[in-house]
Amino acid sequence: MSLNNMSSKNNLELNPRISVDCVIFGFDLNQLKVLVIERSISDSDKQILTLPGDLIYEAENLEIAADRVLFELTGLETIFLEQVGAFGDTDRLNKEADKKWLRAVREEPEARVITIAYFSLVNIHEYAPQASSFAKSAAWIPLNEIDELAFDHFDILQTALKKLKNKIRIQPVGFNLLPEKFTLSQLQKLYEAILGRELDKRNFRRKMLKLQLVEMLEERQEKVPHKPSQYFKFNETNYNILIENGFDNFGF
Amino acid sequence: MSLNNMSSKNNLELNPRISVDCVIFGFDLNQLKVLVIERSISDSDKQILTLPGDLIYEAENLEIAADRVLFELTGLETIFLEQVGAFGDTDRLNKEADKKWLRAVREEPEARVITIAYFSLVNIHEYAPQASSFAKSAAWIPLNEIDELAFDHFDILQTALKKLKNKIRIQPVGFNLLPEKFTLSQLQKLYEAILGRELDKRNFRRKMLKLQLVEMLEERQEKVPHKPSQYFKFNETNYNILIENGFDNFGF
DNA sequence: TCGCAAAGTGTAAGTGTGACACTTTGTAAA
DNA sequence: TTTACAAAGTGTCACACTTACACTTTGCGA
Repeated sequence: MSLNNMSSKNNLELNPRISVDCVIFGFDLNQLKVLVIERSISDSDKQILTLPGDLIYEAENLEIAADRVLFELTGLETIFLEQVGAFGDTDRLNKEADKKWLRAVREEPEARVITIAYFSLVNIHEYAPQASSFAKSAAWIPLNEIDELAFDHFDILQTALKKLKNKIRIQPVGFNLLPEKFTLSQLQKLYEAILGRELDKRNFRRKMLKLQLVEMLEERQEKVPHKPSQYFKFNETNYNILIENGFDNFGF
Repeated sequence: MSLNNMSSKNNLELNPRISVDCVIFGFDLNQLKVLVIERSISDSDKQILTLPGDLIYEAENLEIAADRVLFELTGLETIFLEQVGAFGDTDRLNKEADKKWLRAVREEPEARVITIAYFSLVNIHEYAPQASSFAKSAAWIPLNEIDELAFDHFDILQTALKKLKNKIRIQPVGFNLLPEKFTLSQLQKLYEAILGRELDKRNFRRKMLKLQLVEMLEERQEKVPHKPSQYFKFNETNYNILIENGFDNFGF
């Protein structure tokens, strides 16, 4: 098939199924978590874990499809969503369990599938599981407890995490993962979870306060068995000013 | 169609054509250039410009397909190649000229196409145009002279450029665009072209020399009507040492 | 030999980063 | 009510990096 020939149909040409898969990050109990689907293989007790996803509709834009998956699963709209990339290597179905499960749900394991992956950051406390049978088997699993996923989903997860790491150096996207009000310690734990390393408390606070991305609230913690922390909220106005000035280096 | 039903075929389900498109960057005469294909619309003198691309073969991995397009077009192998992402909005064919051209080559303009875009960095002087009729209509166009491309290719180009900008802050990928030996001024011009802003000569040289990413050669320019410049080459050993130490901030 | 045009060079001020340890404060248990 | 606890909160110093800035050098060609 020659390069300038985009018109002829022939048997070399790919005719795959196209899906979206979503890596949905949440943050809870100082841990970064991912929303995964537990699927049972009919003839055993084993479960396989997958990322939530679906085939894309005919008249649907890619990002809309990802939005839809997210909404149908979490009840959340207009959340942070960014493309991770396309995945679809021919060896994506090299695990026996995957094939077995596909056979069980009457899919052909041989079919080529290309998936467009997205990652999103959600406030885990606004998570409102939907009624679909799909959502019923969804679970928040701590990132560091996931060491295997079906198909190429583990690869997708790794890539999404890498993107998130890079992103947070350039844009303070982490606030999407936190509730409206939060403590600076929570924020720091979040950064530590994403970056995968510990940060110095004083240096971290200095940086955040200097940039004026957080604003101190009147409110403070209550009933904690230690000195209560001030609550803060994200200052979007200051964030937008920074962005307009081309600021894109948060020094992590 | 419910979210947990990935098995049923129905008329909502997408069955698109899948292609790869490549944004091939080169650097020449202190300008960042892109390799585009000039396609004639049969019934007029107008040309439309597209990114080089092709449909993906049935048994072919995505990246392999991009490699193939690159090789068939440029004769180059094992070059820097990275995925930009998947593009395939339903309105990608909103320009009349695009539809006209597709009709002329017997494509249905209504067909949904999803394309996986890659960008690569090539040494423009090793570019060896191949014999295909495709390659014959290829041309290196300076980036800043491109203000329209067919389909969603302009969007793809912009996104690729953004990725390149980010990448060069983290990894000194620019050397892929230069010949073996180059002057520090060339290197600086390259960085300026990618970043879209001017850099201070002394500061730039200091940074590059301090990191020891470049190594001075014996050779110098000849027959230039001014003080001849030293030639340098990329020091891959030192680069690998930096990477192993987790260094990923080149301060741009 | 003179002019040109780009190469090449150093410093000082300011800003951000990383490392480091003790005091404060509210709760809950004794 | 006193006390122990556990996390919150706070300042400084040394160092590295960044930015801004102007003149001299060198080879070629007219």
